[in-house]
Amino acid sequence: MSTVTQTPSVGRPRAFDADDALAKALEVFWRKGFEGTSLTDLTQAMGINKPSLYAAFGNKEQLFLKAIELYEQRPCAFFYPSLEKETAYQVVESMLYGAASSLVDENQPHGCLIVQGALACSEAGQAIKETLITRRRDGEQALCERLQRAKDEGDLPADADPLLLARYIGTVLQGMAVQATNGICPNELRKVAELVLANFPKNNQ
Amino acid sequence: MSTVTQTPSVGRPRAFDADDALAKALEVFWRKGFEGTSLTDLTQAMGINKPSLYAAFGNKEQLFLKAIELYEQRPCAFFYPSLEKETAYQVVESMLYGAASSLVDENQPHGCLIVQGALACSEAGQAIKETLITRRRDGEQALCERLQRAKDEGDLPADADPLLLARYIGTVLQGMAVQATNGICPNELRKVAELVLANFPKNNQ
DNA sequence: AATATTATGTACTGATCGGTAATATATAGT
DNA sequence: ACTATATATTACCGATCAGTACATAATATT
Repeated sequence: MSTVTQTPSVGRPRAFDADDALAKALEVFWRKGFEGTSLTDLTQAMGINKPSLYAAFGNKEQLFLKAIELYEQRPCAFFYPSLEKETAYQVVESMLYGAASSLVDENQPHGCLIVQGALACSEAGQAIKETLITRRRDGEQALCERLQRAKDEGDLPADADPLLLARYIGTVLQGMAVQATNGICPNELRKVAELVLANFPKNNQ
Repeated sequence: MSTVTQTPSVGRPRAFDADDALAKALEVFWRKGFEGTSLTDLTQAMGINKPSLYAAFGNKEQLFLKAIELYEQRPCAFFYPSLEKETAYQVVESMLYGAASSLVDENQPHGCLIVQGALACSEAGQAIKETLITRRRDGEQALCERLQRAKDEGDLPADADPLLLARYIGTVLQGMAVQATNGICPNELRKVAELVLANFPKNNQ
């Protein structure tokens, strides 16, 4: 499940761990964005040379796609797991606090790869840019559906607007990602999350 | 006041309008970001060739700095003029509605140059990236001071936290800028602004 | 008309970009 | 040992990057 490419039993064995290499590539893309990252940056961080990279991952664009896949499924990703919480409030709470800690975590690049990976770029990056836009929309869509379910279950007020709420929370999370690149300190970001949460409907009234 | 460079009376006169050319450069940087914009992009949009660009504006980085200066001072910029409103609520209302219309204005690139100009980039773009971070912080700082004044004047509740409120509104505005690049439609963005505004303290209680 | 000054257009620079051809090397199966 | 297969290393590709040298052209001054 975690292997990036299946290693055949025949031929010279690969001298590097493809998952480790992908994790290194993710970190560079995260810091520098798709277009700001060069193949030299990648091969140096991954500890391999270009032909190995191309054999294992296709090209720069496909490597980036695999990196965002890893990004969204890595253990400390907070967005989608938050959807599993019991109540709408807890879902949003988990997302906001997850963002407040993850986006400024000192053990990883600040900010969000999905936001800063390719926000504005040249023609060469348009496909990646649109992929990231889709990922952002997908996240909001998933949150919207979760909030709709909460509304159906009486967990949100009857006059709540799940689509609007999801867009609002999505907007706040994306804004928090920008704040993280601004270098905001963790407790300041946390306070923003608390303020947002204070205005979010908690009980079913 | 509007001239970019003073044209001397001696020598061959410039064959282009420097302010017009800067406006064109701004539009390209806005769409593609600092690093996503090439000199070819710039010279084509500006209708001049490279030596003219370098003579008039220095280099790509200095041209970008002049572009963000123009960006923040152009007639339809909404942030700083909003600070002049009478009450804290009106200030924030003007900012949110200004963002909701300006960020998705069809007559200009979507989103915000200060946010998407260089959110993540290579080493070569670090100076620009930090310049933009400073601009974002300056904006929040100015809003904070305006809200503090409002609090002092009794225009905001006595327990209001101007710094936190400014950071929150800044976060929302930056998130709205990302939403704009996502291609959100204007009335959807407007509804997000209305929701934020509905939770902002309106009267002095 | 001659000169000084500045702008223009063309052609170029070295460096870096993403990507690959060619070759050597390491394994599995026979 | 031999073959097939797949990887690693080196060196390279054309294209593009930001920036500039150089010669020409247009103006003001004298």
